[in-house]
Amino acid sequence: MRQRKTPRIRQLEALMAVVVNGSMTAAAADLGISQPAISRLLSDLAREFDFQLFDKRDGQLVPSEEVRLLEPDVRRVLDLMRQISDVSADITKRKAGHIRIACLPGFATSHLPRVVADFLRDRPGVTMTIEPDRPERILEWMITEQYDFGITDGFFGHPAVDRTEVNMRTVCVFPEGHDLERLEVITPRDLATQHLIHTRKDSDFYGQLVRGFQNENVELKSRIEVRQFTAACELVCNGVGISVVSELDAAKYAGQGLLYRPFRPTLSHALSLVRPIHKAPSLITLEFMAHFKDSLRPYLQ
Amino acid sequence: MRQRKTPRIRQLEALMAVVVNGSMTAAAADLGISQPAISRLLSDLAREFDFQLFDKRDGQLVPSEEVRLLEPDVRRVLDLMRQISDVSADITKRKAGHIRIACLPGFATSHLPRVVADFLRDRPGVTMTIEPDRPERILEWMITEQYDFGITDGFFGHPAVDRTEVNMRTVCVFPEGHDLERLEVITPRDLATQHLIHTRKDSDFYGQLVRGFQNENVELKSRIEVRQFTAACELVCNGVGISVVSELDAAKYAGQGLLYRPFRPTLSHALSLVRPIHKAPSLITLEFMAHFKDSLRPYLQ
DNA sequence: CTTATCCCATAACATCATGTTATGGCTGGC
DNA sequence: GCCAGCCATAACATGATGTTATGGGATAAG
Repeated sequence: MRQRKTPRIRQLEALMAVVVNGSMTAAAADLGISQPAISRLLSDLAREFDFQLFDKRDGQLVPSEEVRLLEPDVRRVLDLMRQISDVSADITKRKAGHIRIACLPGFATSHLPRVVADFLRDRPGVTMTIEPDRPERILEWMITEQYDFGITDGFFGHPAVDRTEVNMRTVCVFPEGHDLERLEVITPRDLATQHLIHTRKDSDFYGQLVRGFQNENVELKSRIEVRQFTAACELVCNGVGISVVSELDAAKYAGQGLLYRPFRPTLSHALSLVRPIHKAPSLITLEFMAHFKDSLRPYLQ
Repeated sequence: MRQRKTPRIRQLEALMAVVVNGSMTAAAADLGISQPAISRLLSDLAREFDFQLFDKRDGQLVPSEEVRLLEPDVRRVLDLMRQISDVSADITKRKAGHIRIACLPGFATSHLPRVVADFLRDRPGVTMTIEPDRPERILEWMITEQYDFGITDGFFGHPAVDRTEVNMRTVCVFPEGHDLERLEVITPRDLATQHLIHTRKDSDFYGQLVRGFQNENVELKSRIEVRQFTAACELVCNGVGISVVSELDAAKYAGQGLLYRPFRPTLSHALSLVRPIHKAPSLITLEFMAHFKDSLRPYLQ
């Protein structure tokens, strides 16, 4: 048996227009085409369906039983077609899509939420997945292409990962009311008597910090080792000690019992913005990445 | 702003074929068309959507983020189109539709269920509404076109109602073991001493019965007046009396404590098969009406 | 009864959508 | 470097869908 032809969308549109308008002439005006066009679309459809589409009653065309039976499905198809075209338009206007982000835990709770909220405000069709984890996992997710975009640090490259490094400004943070408050700029010498809260001793950033102290012949009095700048800030707030952290994190805690000043020598904290290199990013992902980089601008070195 | 064009079904089919097959060449084979046809359908679609549809990975075409976002809707549309064409095919094969039937209460419980069951057996897409009520209501429903088909009696026509009259054979019914069992044919004279159960005294059928008795100078000993033949049969089964009813009803009760014989003179019980005259019947309604008339054939006068 | 009006159907034609075949370019594996 | 496989493009045929012109049938008014 020969392939059964499915009706054409245009025929279904004409059908519904006549159902709604009760006459072919009105339906034609409704669709903005000529009356003979409707007439033929429907006579073709009736021939393909092989049953009558309308009955004539007092000069009105009323849908036949058969058409009434098909009507719900036809409406659904036309609705869905409109929806597809709406969503596709939203996609090109960067207002629809899904973005999967992997980031350091510190970002998930401090900077990122504000950036995301701002980004989503006028993009109602966009959805996101945000997954905070350790740098090694973030790297893995990029390689396996399970996420679209990653925010990490202490990362030195991988052939399957595209990386943009941004150097963040760092500052010295101390509790409100502390003596350091009177200084404009803080140097290792100013911290000679202070207990320091710092990142892991095997981290690049700690290495820079130590060298800065050594150059001025100041001993670095280590007190607490943490993994995240946000944790350091929390401890500083609670008066446990002093720390040097990214200004991004410091700014978040400023006014919550913590103050900060520039630190010299300049230490660079490198943040890596990564994504799978072999996977073409969606338009909306590209746009979010640009948006995110913009959000870092005030804190760049 | 110019009218946004909805994509064409063919483009969506091509899109899904490539998503499924991972290559345009395979998709073309799948759809039974040439590779350049697919190629152009998709390049057109990509231009209309204004974003990339596929990424190339190890020689495979994998759907872009954007396509993945649209995929569920596209699948639904294609499914619905297939369903519309399936249902329309079922309609022409008289295997889909809805029929609203109004009938006398007696029919709803005795003859009709078997006919309907038989009719629906190999028409899985067909649904029915069966509404039993008094003849006046059935007439009203036909006039207001709320039902497609009606089964009634004692009806003499109305300009808005198309009517086919069928004359049903009538028989005399009596309990098993009754003396009448020995007769081949029963006449009023045989019923001279019997109490009769009969329809309402203002009914045409009762009038015929009375005339039959008068012609043979036999007194008709009325015992119970009922509205329906089925009620008469029930009473006869319970030994309350004798009755003359349509063979259609008698046959239903035969073997349930009731027997029947032909009655002379012949009385005609007219059944009216009606439908709204101004409303074009659906194909499936026409087919059911034919089926129903067939079912009456064994009991026609 | 005749006429005017309205609505639909048909015909003839233009244009776009969708198929074909022919062909050439790119890429990865040998 | 060459071949095989796959996609893109060109040139063309045909079907789908629009147009205008026109005619026929029903209905209401004269």
